Amino acid sequence: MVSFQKATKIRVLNCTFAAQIVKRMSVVSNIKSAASKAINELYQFSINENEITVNATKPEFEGEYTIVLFAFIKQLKKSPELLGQELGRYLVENNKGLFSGFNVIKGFLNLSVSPVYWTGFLKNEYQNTSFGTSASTGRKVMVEYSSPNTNKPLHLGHLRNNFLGWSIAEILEASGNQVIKTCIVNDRGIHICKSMLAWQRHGNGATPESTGEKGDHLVGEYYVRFEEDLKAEAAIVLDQFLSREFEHLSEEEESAVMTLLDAMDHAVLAQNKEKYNALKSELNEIARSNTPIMKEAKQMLLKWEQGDAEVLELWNRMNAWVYAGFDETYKRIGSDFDKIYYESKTYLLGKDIVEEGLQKGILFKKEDGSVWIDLTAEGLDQKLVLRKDGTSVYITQDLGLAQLKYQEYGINESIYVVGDEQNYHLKVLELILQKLQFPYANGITHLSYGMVELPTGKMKSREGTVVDADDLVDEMISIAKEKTEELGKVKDFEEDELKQLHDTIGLGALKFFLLRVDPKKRMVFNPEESIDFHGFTGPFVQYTYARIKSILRKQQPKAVSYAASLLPMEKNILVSLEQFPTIIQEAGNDHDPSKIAIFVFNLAKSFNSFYTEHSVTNAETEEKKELRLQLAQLTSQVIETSMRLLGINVPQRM
RNA sequence: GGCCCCGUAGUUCAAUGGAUAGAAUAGAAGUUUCCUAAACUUUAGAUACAGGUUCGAUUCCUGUCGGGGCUACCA
Repeated sequence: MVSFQKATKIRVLNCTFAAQIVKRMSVVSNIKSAASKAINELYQFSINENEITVNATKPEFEGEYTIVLFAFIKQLKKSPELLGQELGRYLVENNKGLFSGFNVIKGFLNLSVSPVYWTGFLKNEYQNTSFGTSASTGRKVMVEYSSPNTNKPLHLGHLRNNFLGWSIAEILEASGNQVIKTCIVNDRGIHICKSMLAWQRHGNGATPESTGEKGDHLVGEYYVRFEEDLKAEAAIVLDQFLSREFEHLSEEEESAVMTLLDAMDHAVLAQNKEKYNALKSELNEIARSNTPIMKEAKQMLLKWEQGDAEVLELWNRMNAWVYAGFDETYKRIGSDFDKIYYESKTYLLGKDIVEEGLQKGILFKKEDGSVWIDLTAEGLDQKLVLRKDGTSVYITQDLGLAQLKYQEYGINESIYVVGDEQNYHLKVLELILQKLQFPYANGITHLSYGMVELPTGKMKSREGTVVDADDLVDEMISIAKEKTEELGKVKDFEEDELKQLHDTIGLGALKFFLLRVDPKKRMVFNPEESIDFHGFTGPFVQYTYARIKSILRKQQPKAVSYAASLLPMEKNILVSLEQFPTIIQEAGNDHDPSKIAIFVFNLAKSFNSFYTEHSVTNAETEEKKELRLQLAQLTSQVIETSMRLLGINVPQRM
């Protein structure tokens, strides 16, 4: 129940909020509200504003926005043509400042927005450096992204994650949220023990200093080295299995191996090669976990958990190398965090939540003591949340961390930027928290993104087809350098200016490429084509910005008045610019930076077409010049803000 | 086997159930005494297939075919 006092408070809040909206309402909302009012007054028919479809008018027709009439013709018992005429006439007559004309084609009412409206908008906003962004709403959002493992360097997939996470955090902040950027560093576990073990075996005391190698790369090399050793040892064990020699196998495993071997014999007799290979790879998995090296790695993990001084010392040392490497990469690509969680400190969390779940009867204990949740009613399976020995699994820690985040920050929303291969896992996390009725459960959102693939298919570390993040960034920057030198437009730049420009362009190209696609979708990264600086790319937008800046260095708007008359190309740009605040809101709501990338590209394209055709500084009249200077200024501002929201810098010259 | 996602120009991507499905790139043809040609202009080219719902379907539903992911007492 909402108390009276609370209800009143909410109403007051709504009023002031509404007042702000009216003040800065978009053209589209204005049109919807005017249309709803008109239909009400013309036909005494009440229609909700958000039931009215307003689209951008197709370029071949007169007007900027179009009301789709089909939806109401039944209820209003009018032909589309008649309804369009009546509604159009009424709208134009009763909203003089908004509409200047209309036409009806089939069921579409095309509306021309008055030039005065557009120029009024421009005059209001061209000096507004925060145009598009919203005032704080007091809402708190946490964005978890990046979350690396400390056993190997970052690769292309991590880049998509980092760029997405950083960008969505910026976008949410621009749309009025208080944002906390975070990551969970997976700094413990079997993966890092593998690197440690291989280093002990083969490292000969190698360090980043002694080898001159970046720390994360050095550690990654030993991870690969471990895999090589493991593969060799697994082959031997597998051969033993195939000749039916089983040493050191538990009874359970031995019988599993026997069963597999029998099944394989059957597959051979049946000449079913596919089945045989599947069984063999299953057998190989058992072989892998029974290699001496794997056993040693598991032993090391146990020692780590027991706090063995020697293991901890090595663990600290190698992790420190990795962090130094990561810091360098993060600094370069512009990732940062307000709060870093370490798995080594949080991996024991969540057990009390499991206990609470048991008491509430949400979770249940099996005979062997393991704890589960039954999600079959939700279309999922039964899911383990605590091992029979009482130790945590992945989801246990995540339950604990989710709670910790809420306790520490009191967040309204908690976004996880995690690849779509973990959709199931995140769904389970959300469901468990919901079933436990934790107050933060509904604020859990998974920003699920698709894998980055190569033209040759999926990246596979075992096959060495992984694109390393540092290498890729290096390559992008060096191509930016080559291209810049080739064009020779900035020969007067100082060395550090040049370096900065190459970084701006190279990273701009890379970030834009990875952010211009809907995050949910898988994407293909073609190393050759992606390095294009033409067309739908970061450098294209940066170049437009640099050229506008070049104009503004010659002349600045002087705030003199001008008549409200617009060329089609001028109007196109204004129509785009006016949509910017709406685009930011949409990108924030949908957790989708690609909306910004598409928008800013289209804006840049409109401006390029415009100023190829019309001169700004040599405009036909002084009035035109002022209008165009203001237009140029606001366009450059919106490009700059858009690119900032994508994590991309813009150069004054290039 | 079960669950989930995806099939759009040669290629990489767009399109709150709305008009003749948009871009970019590759292809063809052009533009520079004029604010940066990393630009601009013109041109050709696509909804996997079969049904259904609808005034209207790339979008929603069903099936077929094709691709991917998840389905660990791993993280």
